[in-house]
Amino acid sequence: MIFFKIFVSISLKHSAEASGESVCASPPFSNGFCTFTPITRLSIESIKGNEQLLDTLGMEREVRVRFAPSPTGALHIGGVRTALYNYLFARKMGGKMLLRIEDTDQGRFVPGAEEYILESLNWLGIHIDEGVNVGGPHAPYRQSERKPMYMQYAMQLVEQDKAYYAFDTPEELTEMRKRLEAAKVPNPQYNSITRTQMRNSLTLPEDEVKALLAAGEPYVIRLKVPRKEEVRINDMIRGWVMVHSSAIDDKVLMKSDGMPTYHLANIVDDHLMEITHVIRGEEWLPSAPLHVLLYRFLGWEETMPRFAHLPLLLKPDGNGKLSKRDADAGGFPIFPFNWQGKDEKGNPTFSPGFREAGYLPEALLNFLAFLGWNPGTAQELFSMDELIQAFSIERIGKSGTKFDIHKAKWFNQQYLRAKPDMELVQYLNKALAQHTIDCSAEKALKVTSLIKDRLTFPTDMWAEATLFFIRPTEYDQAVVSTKWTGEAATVISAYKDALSEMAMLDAETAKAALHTVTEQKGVKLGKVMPALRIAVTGGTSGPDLMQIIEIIGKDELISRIENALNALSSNVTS
RNA sequence: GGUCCGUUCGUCUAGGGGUUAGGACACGUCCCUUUCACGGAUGAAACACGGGUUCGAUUCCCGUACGGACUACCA
Repeated sequence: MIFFKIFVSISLKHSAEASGESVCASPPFSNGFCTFTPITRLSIESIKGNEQLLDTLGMEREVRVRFAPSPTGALHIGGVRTALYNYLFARKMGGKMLLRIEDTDQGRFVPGAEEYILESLNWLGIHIDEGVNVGGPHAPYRQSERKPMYMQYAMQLVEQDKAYYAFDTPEELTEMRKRLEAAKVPNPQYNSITRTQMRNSLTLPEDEVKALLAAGEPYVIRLKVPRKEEVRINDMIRGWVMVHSSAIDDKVLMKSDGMPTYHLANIVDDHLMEITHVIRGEEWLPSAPLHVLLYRFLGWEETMPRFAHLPLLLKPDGNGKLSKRDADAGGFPIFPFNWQGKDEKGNPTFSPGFREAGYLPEALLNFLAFLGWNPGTAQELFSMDELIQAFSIERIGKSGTKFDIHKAKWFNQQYLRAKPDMELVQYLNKALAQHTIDCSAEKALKVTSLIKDRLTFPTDMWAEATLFFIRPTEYDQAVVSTKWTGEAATVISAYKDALSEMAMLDAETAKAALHTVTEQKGVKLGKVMPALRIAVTGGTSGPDLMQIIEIIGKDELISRIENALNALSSNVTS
């Protein structure tokens, strides 16, 4: 129990500021100070089961996290969420957020993708402390520009017999896989067994290897994964995950084009950039043990970052990872803003974005934060600052999350409505300008406050406001046929006459006048109101009719009534 | 197929050995509004299954089922 209290006090100190205090793995714990004990394999073993303590040890260093996308196209919404969680964690812990571009696959590089990523993060208010756009002590932050750095680490592994050269051609590799499949080998892969039958520096005589290298024969460098070893990783979200090394294949570390693969580049860069926490998608969990092995072989296990593998974003219905296809089918965006891409055949494609669809960045952010995380309280609306305050990796869920656009819309509506009228009116002014309609600032503001509760997107504004600015030319037939009675027409006609004699017309006087007319004619108000709404707006829904009348004014009202009387005279039902 | 991960209302989730299993979105009904929307109230709606441990399991353990990810010289 004492143990836990100690942990709590330490973690509070650390979240408040970088206290500079060190923490050791074992009691006695004297007056809040002791020297840092490096985490060795042995100490990890002895600590196993006590994640809290490991967390404490991890806090020795300033928290540094990174978002490391590949510039292969528009930034997927799942990637945005990963970036968000990294950012929230960094800010919460008073640490740094880095942006690294993982462009080691030249074949999949897409021009403009990096700019897209940058603009997306910028739009959402996810600020980078170090990275391609802002620079920093570990520049460059683009892996293609770091190319010369990786080979030495691969060579270090080769020299220490942790990795080896492989000269197999793609054809030889497929043949090997076919052979293994035919032989019904349960786990066909390039591994500790099969490597003995392939063309590599483990099977070939040393002279021949040297000759091949000297001749410039293409080769890759593969990791020499141990045959029998239990590799374990303590994931911050999933706890201990153990994988037997026989399930891991001899992954390619350096490709024949001289570029590192993700696995090598990632570990080298995370180490060099002093990353303390790797927060990434669950699709990386299967290769996490491989990464642990790499840290160990490179001699970096003591400063290995902590891992947190995020649950995946799933299709709204059915099963599987959320894809662009699902978004298209569901009629919602999946990218932050519009993207002009190309399909496999090189034909131009268009993908709609949340921004253009009218989603507010703060609403999208709030929605995304709740996809897999929750604060454990009833509060749902969070500003970025509040998210930072409330965020913790412990409260991230384990299971995949279906993407429900309804909830995103709800968040948008909440944020839109919370905006002051003065700000919202800008959307209306824009629409008015587009339709070349002159309107006083006062009227625009009145209209805005009247319709703001009816909006989900700023683009709804014009649809809701049209009736204030454009006279109806068509009338909802379904309602006309039932509500536009001769009786109603008579009353409305009389109402028009009464109106023309009035000097002042506001919601109250308009209503009083209508009451007077209906009483004179002996007709109930309910018989007239629907018809009057049709005459004034052409439809059946909208804000309070008397408020509408006040805004459009007497002259416009009379014109509209006259138009309706003329247009609908032949439609009178009895 | 193999490895790993997961499973509470339709969806996002809270909770956790004894609860009327809570909230939000969506949906239904009612109220407000002589309309619609907003708002308010209310309803329907969930612990995947089978064993075990236990006085008691949705909660812990083991299986099964189902779902997902991974299984490239992609990341």
